[in-house]
Amino acid sequence: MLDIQFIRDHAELVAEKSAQKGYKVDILKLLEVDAERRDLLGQVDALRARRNENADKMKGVQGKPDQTIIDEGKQIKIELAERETYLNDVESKFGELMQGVPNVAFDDVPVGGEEDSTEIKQWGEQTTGAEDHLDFATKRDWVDFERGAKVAGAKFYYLKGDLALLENAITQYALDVVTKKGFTFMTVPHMANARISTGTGFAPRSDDQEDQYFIENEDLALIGTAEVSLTGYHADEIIDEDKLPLLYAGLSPCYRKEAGTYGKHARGLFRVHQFNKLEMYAYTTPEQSREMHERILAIEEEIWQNLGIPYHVINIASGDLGAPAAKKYDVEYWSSVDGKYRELTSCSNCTDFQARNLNIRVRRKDGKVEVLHTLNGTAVSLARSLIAVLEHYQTDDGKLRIPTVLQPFMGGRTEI
RNA sequence: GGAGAGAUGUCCGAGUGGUUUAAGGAAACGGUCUUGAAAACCGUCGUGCCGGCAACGGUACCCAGGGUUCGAAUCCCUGUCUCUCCGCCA
Repeated sequence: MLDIQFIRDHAELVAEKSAQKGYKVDILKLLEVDAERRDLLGQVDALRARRNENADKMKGVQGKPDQTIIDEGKQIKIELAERETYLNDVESKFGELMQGVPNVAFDDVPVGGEEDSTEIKQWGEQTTGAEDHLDFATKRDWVDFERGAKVAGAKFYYLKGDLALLENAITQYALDVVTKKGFTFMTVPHMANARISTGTGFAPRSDDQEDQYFIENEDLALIGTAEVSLTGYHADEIIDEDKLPLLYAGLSPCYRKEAGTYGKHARGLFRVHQFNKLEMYAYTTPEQSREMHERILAIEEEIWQNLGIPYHVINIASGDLGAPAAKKYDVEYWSSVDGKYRELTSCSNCTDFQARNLNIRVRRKDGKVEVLHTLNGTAVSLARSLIAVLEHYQTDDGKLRIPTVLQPFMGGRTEI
């Protein structure tokens, strides 16, 4: 969430920026509730001060206090209970309204919807004429969606044989790259509780636009990305400034219901309920985050260039950013089957939005404590990486060539 | 899953109803002393919220949420987590 002080000081800006993201936010209502909350807080504090005064009078005194103190205490207790109940209602209302305010997008984010995202870079050759990845892989018995459906339902699958080995090779390669860039490799919990999920920016259980799988009778959901586990990692912690930036790389399966997305491009491995992903994650000081965002993007580009996959980079428009991000880059690979770019990875600067939700702060050298910044970026999402390789490495004699950088992780084989 | 024990500040740790505004120690930071350092001594040393230009004042927080009481770190209930033992198990 945002800093309430920032909202008070920049009400119009927040209203405008929220609208540009497509969020309906009633800032006036929020400020009204905020004022009410502060007023009640003052009343409650005053009552508590009176109660404490009476308790102070008993210091060093044995036995029961005077009847007047008891009577006054009883009266304070009644008033306090009433005011506190009222305050609780107002606080939860306030919390709901705060929750509904998205992060403020940077000024260099294009305003508008999906079609307004701007291309900032192109790399590689826009080839055409490859065989569809699903047909290509199914013929070679590398993927089995039918049995996936039998066991778990539509959009679940088995990877088999050389393609499963190739997935492993891509993971190993990406791991090699990010660890050399200073990211600490981690495996993470595949489930997270509601506080961590919501704080990261994923809708709570009650929301009907649900993308999460929940565990019955537990306060747990399967993670949609390791970003959730990596954001929660430092929840409620204060990190010394000289330890930042902290760089982590989390490998995990990602579980997504993808409800309501069936109209979108969904063939084969492109949109599935479960896929593996290696996620980069950074905790930085507020002044480091913009540079770190560029750094994470550069690592993503390095991976795709070394894999020889043509791509472009887009600066995502405000309406497509989602609540937590202040700025987001997507890397889209060139599909030589569809003749267009398709989403492959993305990286976001969430500034202090997630960190404030989960109470993650930095202690400055001068002792001051403030909310830090978090960023995330995909190193590789495995299902989609496989599609990109399957489309770009088909040989004339029906084999799949192995990208050079992956060969060491495929036992030196050059094709499969 | 069953039984028992526990959870206090950056860390260790005292505290079973009212001189605790959380003792004491360690670490850290500043200073005195010293050629420099160590030691010693002195001082500073949690977080949030509200008010204030500020100094500062008020308030809350001793795992979390309820309860008892004029008054709760302390008593009661529930939950979470940790440890020990038992069971099960890759």
